[in-house]
Amino acid sequence: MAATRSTGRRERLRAETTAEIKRTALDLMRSGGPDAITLRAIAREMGMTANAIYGYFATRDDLVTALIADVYTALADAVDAAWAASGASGASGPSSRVAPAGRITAWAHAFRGWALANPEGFRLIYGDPVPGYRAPEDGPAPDAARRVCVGIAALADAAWSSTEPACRDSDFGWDDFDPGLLDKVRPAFPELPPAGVALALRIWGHLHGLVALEIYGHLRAQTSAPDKLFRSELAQLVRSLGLAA
Amino acid sequence: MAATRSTGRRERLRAETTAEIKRTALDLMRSGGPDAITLRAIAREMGMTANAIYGYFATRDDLVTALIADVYTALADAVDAAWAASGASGASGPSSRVAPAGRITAWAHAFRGWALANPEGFRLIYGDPVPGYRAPEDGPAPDAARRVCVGIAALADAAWSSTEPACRDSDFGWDDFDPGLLDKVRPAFPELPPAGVALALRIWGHLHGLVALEIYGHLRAQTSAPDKLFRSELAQLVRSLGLAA
DNA sequence: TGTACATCAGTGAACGCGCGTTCACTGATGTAC
DNA sequence: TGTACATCAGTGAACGCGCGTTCACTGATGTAC
Repeated sequence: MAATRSTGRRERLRAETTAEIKRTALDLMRSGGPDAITLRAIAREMGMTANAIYGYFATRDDLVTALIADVYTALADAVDAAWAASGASGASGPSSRVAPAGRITAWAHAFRGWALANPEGFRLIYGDPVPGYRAPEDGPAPDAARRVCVGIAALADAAWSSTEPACRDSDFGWDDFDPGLLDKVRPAFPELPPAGVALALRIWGHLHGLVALEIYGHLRAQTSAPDKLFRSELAQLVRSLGLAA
Repeated sequence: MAATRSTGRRERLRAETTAEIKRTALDLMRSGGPDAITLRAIAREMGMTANAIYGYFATRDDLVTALIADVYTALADAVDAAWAASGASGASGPSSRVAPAGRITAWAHAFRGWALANPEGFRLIYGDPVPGYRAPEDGPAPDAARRVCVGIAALADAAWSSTEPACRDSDFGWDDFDPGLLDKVRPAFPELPPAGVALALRIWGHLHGLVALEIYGHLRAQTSAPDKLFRSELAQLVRSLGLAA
């Protein structure tokens, strides 16, 4: 008992320190940009020596990889939760019966909300890479990336049958998509045709673009009400798909 | 005569070296990201010593500022040229009679084309800043920024009277915009109401977002035909504004 | 319960590196008489 | 046209800095008998 409890404590302390290192790294990035993530700066901030971090991460790149995985997972959790909640509140039946406009809106607001609350995380995932960082071969967060990807496809899938006809014909074929994308999307939504996947990409492009603009401060220079703009864009998107709000 | 010609040569050499420094800096950024812009790397590439550059730029930040100004101007030139050409080819009368859908399409393709041809320039202007770079107080390229801004407003202004009614009512008021933005837009288009400026922002958000996604490689992982996606998005945008293509 | 040993988080000094920037200089190019 | 001087692009050595990473170590915490 005592032995296990003691071991547990060591492990707990270790986990806490690991978490603090990551938190400090993100804090530094928030105030100083991606190039502020240095082992020495993190250690300085935590009152340690730089090489103490080597007890937790073999290398600086390993730390960045862990950071990206964490952040990506948090994003996936946020948007998945919004999807689930929009399904629950809409109707009690299966998800395909829930009003797709509401799902898109909920997902979009969750995405934007997460990005605004974690701008450094957004930059870490979608912006310029950390200087000198080399991602491991299979990418740092394959599962979270898959979840976000499938989440967007789910929006398109839910909306597909209700969209107005003009949205449904596109010149996209299966071979216009990345095989990796199809590996993620097709098993989850076997009924969705190429034009449906193209629709997912359009929704994604729309939302990501708008949020990126805001996170990088290019909207702040132009409007003091970016949330109005976002709502307005979103309404137009839903409307252009022919979905009732 | 001989004297002036000689002086001219010195000046020409100087201008050429200045241009080569900038070109080399952009080349480095293209291959190594924003953090590859270092005086030593540029000098190395040019076969000079690093401090030779101090003969041309007082400081590294001055160089970056000049770089941004150049690049921004090139972008402004590209989209302004597309605007002018779309006006000339559309009809022979005043620009307000030219089909606005064509103008938006032309502008958008010019913007995307420039960005794809100069991805490092796009990142320099719209992406994460160069590590450690501090922009001068009034921004590095006020005039070019103004031109791009007015260009987008011109698209909205040209489209305004033809848009479908739903586009014309928005909850934006004059006080929702940045004063700097209004200073640029209002003198050029005194007739454009707040909802028209909001429309300009929507168009801008749409196009910028899509192009940023492509430049940063987030589209490449999903489709092998990003130009199809762009065309399709553009068609939907024009359609959602109620403009005939 | 007490003692001997193993584990392991963190230290402190050092390495080699690339950076921006300064300094005193050299040598070629252009200028004035 | 020839000579004395000014200009000025570029050199080479040096500065102080922060970085990632390595090394041999210390001292506290946990383990086994």
